[in-house]
Amino acid sequence: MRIGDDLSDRKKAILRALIDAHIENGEPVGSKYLTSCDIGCSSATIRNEMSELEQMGYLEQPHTSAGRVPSKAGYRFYVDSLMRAYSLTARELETLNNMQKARLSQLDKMIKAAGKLITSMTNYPTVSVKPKFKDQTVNCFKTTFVDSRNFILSMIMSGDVVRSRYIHCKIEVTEEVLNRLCGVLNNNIAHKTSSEITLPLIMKMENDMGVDDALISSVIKNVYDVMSSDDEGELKYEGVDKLLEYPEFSDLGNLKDLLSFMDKKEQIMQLVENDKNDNVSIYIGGEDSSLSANSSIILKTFKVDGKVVGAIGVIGPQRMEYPKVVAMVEYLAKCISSTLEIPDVKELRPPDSDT
Amino acid sequence: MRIGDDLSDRKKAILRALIDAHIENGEPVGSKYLTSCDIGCSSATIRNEMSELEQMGYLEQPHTSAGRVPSKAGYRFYVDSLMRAYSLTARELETLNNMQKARLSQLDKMIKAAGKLITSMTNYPTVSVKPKFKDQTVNCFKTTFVDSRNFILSMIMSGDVVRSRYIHCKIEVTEEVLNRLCGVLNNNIAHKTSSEITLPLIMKMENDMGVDDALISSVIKNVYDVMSSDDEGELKYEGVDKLLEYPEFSDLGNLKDLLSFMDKKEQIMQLVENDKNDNVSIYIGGEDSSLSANSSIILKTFKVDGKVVGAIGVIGPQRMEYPKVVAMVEYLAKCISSTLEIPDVKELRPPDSDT
DNA sequence: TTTAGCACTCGGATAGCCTAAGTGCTAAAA
DNA sequence: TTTTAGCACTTAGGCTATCCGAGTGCTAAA
Repeated sequence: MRIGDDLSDRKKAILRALIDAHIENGEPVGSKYLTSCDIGCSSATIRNEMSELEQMGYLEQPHTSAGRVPSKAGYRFYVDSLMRAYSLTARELETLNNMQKARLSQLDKMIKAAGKLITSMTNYPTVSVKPKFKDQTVNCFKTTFVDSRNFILSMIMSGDVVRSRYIHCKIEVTEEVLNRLCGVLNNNIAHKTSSEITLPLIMKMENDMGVDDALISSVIKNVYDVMSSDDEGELKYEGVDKLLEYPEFSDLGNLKDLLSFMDKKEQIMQLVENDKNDNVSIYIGGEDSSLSANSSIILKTFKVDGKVVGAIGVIGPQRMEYPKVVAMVEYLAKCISSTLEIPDVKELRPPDSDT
Repeated sequence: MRIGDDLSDRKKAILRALIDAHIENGEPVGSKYLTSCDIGCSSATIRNEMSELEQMGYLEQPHTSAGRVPSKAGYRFYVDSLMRAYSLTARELETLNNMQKARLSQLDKMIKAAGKLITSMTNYPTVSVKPKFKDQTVNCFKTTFVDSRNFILSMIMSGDVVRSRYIHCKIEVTEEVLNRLCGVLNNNIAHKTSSEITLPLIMKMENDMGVDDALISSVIKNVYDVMSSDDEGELKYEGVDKLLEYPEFSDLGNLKDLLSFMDKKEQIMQLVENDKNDNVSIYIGGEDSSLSANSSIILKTFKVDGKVVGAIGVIGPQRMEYPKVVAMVEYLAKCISSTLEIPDVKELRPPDSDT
């Protein structure tokens, strides 16, 4: 049985109205207020229903004579089945469409731009992510002769991402030597993950290179560097200061919890990498482990060939304006995704840089 | 006359002791406490001196019957001439030396590692920066043939940083065509800044390429992209949550000020880029415009060929443990700089990535 | 010139009181 | 059987009054 299936329509209406109201003003909601919400019954009835909803775990009472507040389960049910889709206003759409300007540029810039935009439009902080690529392989090596002491090693990774290194040699090299080097690399370690590059393999390559075996070690170091560039991906926040505008974070404890969580970049990266959802995901703090209670994250990942290559998201108090935020994130994500799908001149960028 | 020259030795001693004490516990310091600080006179005398120091602008009084607190000018004089050098303990040195492990890796990783380290050792947030490169030029173009529809364009920038793009062509290309393309690019736009690449120049290049003129436009787009990659540099914070451990930031107004400042990345980038100081710089909030009052920044930049290529810094309350933080930043900066100076295989990374 | 003593000031903590909001329960009404 | 009205009860938060301590400035003596 799905969560919330045990609720009567009236209970659902009450729950929805209550959560909407709580999101609006952040304070516990009482039965009296709810009578003005088209439920169609008196405060006493609503009290009874609320009391039951509390027993069922959808509501909580901060203290005896306060109104009710949604519990994690309440929020969960709300975002899963209760909330009404928010339809963007013409004005909002226009703003969002300016985003298209960034279309010309690369994924990470678009993600960044999207983050800024959402922050300014929703007043919640955003997070933009480009996750680390694990177990990358080099599909093809290319060398380019510069002069007798220098050459460029270009590595074509999966997804036609190119990573290059400018390599300065201690010995003199010729184009012929470089071509041999290139062949050796392609024959031995193309399509291999870093853990498959073993010492015997390296020895074999040095052997293959003959007198120029000294090249291998300095090249291998660079290859390894590029492959295992676990470069944490990029994770950026925009508008963290907005958090302070929400009363739940004037409690320094709560604030610290959330900031600490945000500081643990690996955790968020994991969240992103494990997000198999094709739609917008909503994480509610305290529901599952890591995320700090009192806060929620709305996240949309971008995938290329089924692999997560980035994400944008919104971090805010648990009483976020889910419908609106979801609508915006969805819209921008669609814009970004569409540019990902039709690469003419390929422009995917690796998560980090080269030399 | 330099700031602080008008102070007697006793005044200096009092000022130093007062600031040390204030940094320690964050509360206004009274005359009575200072008698225990080896000043060698009674609280009454100290009171008189403090009164004068206040008139001179080095101290402030939050209210009539509180102790004194250093003013901006007080802090400025303190960090400039008063504070005692902090000598790192053996234990601290050991921890810092672990840093050397990162030596193998690249600048940005070292910077990041240094940030983490300082945060954990000082309990202040750190900021790590790689500024944007402005007005980059491509010193040399290289093309690498992949197949009849694809090639790699490698651009060697100043500092032997290589940036590559995997380019997919709409027309078929041969190695010969690519070589011509390469020549055209090198003849016309090597060593030029993006603003020097004018439309007539592009027309000329298209002309030079003859029948393959279609290549130019798609290549130019990539070149422009790389050159003007104003990619904001990377600016990352570590341990922002630590701020909350300092009482000055339990005032939400102060906290918001600082967080807003931290959010305005351009401002900090400017600070970094304009930092001509070869030593550690100390910025005291409220002293000069941008930085939020109540906070200070300690910053050390890294330069290559006189150009700022990165920085690490510490952000904290104005009553920071300057001597200790300065010592640590200085030490780590030295470690990082030393690896910057002896590049064997060149490994400088561009501020961002390639395709 | 320094010190001791003393009256004065003011912020912060504590306690007590009151109010408003909201609840649960019971009994009447539909 | 379900809904409503009424009422007693609970409790957080705001308000005021009060007290205490820390620290000052001033004056007079050393």
